[in-house]
Amino acid sequence: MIREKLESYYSFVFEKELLDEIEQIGVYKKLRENELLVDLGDQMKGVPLLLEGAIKIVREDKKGEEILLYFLERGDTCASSFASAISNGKCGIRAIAEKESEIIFLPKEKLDEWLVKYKSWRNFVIDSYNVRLSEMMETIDTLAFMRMDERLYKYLTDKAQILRETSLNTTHQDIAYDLHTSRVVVSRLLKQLENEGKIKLLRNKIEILEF
Amino acid sequence: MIREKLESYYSFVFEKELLDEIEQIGVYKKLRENELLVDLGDQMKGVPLLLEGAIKIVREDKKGEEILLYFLERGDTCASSFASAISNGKCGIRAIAEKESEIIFLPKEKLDEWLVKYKSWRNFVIDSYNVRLSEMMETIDTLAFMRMDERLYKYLTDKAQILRETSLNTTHQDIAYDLHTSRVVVSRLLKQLENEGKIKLLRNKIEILEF
DNA sequence: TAATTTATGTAACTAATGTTACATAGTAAC
DNA sequence: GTTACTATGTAACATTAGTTACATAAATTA
Repeated sequence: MIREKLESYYSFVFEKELLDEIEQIGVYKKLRENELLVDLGDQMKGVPLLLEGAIKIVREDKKGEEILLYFLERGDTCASSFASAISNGKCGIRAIAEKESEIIFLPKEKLDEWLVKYKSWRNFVIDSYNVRLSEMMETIDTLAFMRMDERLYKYLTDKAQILRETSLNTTHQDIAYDLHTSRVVVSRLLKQLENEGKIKLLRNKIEILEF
Repeated sequence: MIREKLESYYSFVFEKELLDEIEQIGVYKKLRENELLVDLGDQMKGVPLLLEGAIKIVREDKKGEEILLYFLERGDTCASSFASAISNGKCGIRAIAEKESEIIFLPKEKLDEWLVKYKSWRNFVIDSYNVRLSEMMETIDTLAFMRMDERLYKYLTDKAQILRETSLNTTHQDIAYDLHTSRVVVSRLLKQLENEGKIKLLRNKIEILEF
């Protein structure tokens, strides 16, 4: 079962020998919706490979204010964990399963060894860093160049795409946390989007009518 | 001369054999102040190692709006270049020498080879990515959690530290570009900082009185 | 030195975002 | 069913940031 999922998402990424090693050594774990995978300040003992589901990566500053950084999808790994695992440093982010997810946890001892042994692993690691860097760039673009109404609409459509659904089960307050604004502002702008015919508002639910 | 600088900043980072290779293969280049090192959409043929000086990394979106991401100092390399060089992709940033700087340019052919051959190179690359990720995090924190007056003061003190000077030769308009706001806003907030006794304003110059 | 360009200062106004306060409507708990 | 809680809607106001417009001063050029 695990081998199947590994094969289906990673067989074009990793060479066969590496897939074998991962299957042998990796620890499979299932995450419930909203389960905390990594918390702020955690010292990672390895990195998670995402087999299925979606993970939300959130940044939090000292004052406890938070903001959504990006989502991980299957095939992704958490570059911050990699950083933390390799350097024995703390992790500056929080990772929460956005829906039921499956991961394979790779122990940090192997991370460097594999860099030498497998070209596919080197590519994967470098690639993951690059993808993460560009996600961060996109987040920065969003923060620096977009107004809150645009950010909100982008948030809704992005999230719907990640979850592969056209309606989201969420509250205005939750959205406010992710965008680092207030519930009142979110309600106001959501209503505006509804009036523009882009979404439909229900209790605990938002239907997206236009992508 | 080059060997000296390489030794002085990188001898604890790279093993001797790698230093030898870098000296042999790397292309030394001197950058004038404000010289463009990397432009948006460039396809990098290698990565620069910064020996001396300071490089400003700027993000620009499609509409030509820009914002400062961070500065590189000696000992740093440009992770975005690495990304671009390895993957043959385009570079999403612009890099400009903030003052006269010296770099060694490493051709991309060697980048992967060295990952296999030298543990110190693997560490350096991973480390560079990690440092860049945390710089990006800091930029995100700044954008998401700070008001413009705080961002401005942080900008001034950060830049002074990077340049190792207590006064900056710059105009209000230049600052406005870096912070992605308008000149009038910058002038207003600078005046406020001056009234608080934190800085002193002169033509083309800002003295920082309080760090 | 006069003319022009560049940099700064500031007022007045607009727009965007954040805050406080309260009303109402579902939903869950008792 | 009554009560309590949670989510949403909205008005009124405060603050922050962005814009337009113009004045003045310093530096550069003719």
